[in-house]
Amino acid sequence: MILKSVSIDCVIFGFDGNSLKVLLSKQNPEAVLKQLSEQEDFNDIKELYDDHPSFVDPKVWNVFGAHIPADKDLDEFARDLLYMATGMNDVFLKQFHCFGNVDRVPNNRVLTIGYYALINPSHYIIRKSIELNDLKWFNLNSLPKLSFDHGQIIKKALEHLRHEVRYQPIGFHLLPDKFTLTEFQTLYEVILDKKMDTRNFRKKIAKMELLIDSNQKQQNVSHRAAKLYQFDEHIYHRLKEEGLKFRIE
Amino acid sequence: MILKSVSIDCVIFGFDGNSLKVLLSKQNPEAVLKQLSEQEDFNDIKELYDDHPSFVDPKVWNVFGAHIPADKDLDEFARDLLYMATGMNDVFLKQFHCFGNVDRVPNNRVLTIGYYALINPSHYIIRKSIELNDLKWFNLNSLPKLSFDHGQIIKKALEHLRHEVRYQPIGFHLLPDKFTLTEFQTLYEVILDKKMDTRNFRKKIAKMELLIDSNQKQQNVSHRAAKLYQFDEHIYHRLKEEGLKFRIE
DNA sequence: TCAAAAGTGTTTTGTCTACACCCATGC
DNA sequence: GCATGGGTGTAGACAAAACACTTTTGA
Repeated sequence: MILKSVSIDCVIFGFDGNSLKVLLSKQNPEAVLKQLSEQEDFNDIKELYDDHPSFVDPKVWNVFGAHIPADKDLDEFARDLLYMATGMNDVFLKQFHCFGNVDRVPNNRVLTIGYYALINPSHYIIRKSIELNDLKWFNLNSLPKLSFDHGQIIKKALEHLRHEVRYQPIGFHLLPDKFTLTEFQTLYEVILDKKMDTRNFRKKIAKMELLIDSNQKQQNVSHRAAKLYQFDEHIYHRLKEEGLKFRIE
Repeated sequence: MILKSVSIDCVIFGFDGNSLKVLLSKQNPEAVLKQLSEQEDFNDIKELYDDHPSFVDPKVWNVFGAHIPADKDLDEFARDLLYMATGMNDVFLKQFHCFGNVDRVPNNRVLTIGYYALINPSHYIIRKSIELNDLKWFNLNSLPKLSFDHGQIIKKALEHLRHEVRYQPIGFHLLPDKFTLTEFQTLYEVILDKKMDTRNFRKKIAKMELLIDSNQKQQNVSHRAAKLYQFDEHIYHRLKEEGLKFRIE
């Protein structure tokens, strides 16, 4: 049993070192319908898919989403979705907004609860399941044709990310375990869309005492190798209790 | 037609000059059922009310909430709810979180989308409708017995308010049209639960150039009368375009 | 004239900004 | 030895924090 009038959409952000991307999918209508037809309430729910843009127009891409099973907690199901899409657990995932205009889905009344996830693409395992025809990272300034209000959902997710990243140290989730300060700065420059001063940025980070020096350096780079740092959850939690003043802007 | 599996709950905050309060209601089961029975899908929806705590236990209070009609936009219906509760339009209203654990409502799967509203109790007109047995402001540190997860909903609304109020000039919505700087400061002290220095606070506010001097003073106070200020939406919007740097903490 | 709250300035401390050069490494 | 990005310090401007007394008003 699923809830016909509520779905979850999960905007998956990734950072490849240069730009912020979003992971989108194309569904395979036959496979989706086949899978759904195994459910007892198939007759009830199939109408939800009749007019689905991505079943009608093969050019249309989607944010990962699905209707919520009646027996799944919201956050739990968002995690399941994310696992289906990326094969990853332990991902930063955050609910950001519920979209509920009457006309957001033609012919059906469906609210959708938006989550965004931050993942590091290098951890990411392609899990192109049978229900998906395609799965691809898109640059945020060159998005393809999208289903329903998925464009708005992505836009709003990005706004939330932009806000959140300034006050909470969540940017780390987009980076590899070990990263250089330049990568870290580039990430912030990309998300906040502004250039920052290297010296000032580093001073700020240093003062927070949020990173640990891994005592390693980059390998195989044709220039001076940069130190690799790690973000440590323990340090973060300790600082949080002491009233962490994290702010980058 | 209503959506059986989704409701809205609207946490209404008010400030009386001394403390932050929340407006709660007690429902009148007979009147609610009578009103519902006029709807075509009554048989479908009455089960939603069978075990409602406030129908079973007369001591239980509620955040204002209702199931969403199929033909109402989410934000629009949140406004309707607020109007039903307070008789006010033009109220600051913000969606903050969707609560969706399986067990949040016993025997039914109901998600609820949380909104919070900021109102100035002096504008507030009691509209104790027939469906309500009682309607009352409660102090946040002495809440009564509440339905379902309404305690958590209020707590989370308060967290969001606390965050929001620091970066956006929304505190004004809790004050009368004309207010003194002391009232303004007290409001922030109450919401953020910390004492602030009067001189520094006033300097900060003055620098923002967000308030206009109404050229009026308090009347009938047994001490030096304070100047009354106004918050002006126009100024706010102009400053916002210029990149308003509002921060109080 | 007293009580009660309004209103105001200065100093110190810390944070933010702007800015330019040397360092290490691979080719 | 050169190209490439890594890494560092200082001075000036600005904002935040700490702190105490005078003013106005009504009773």
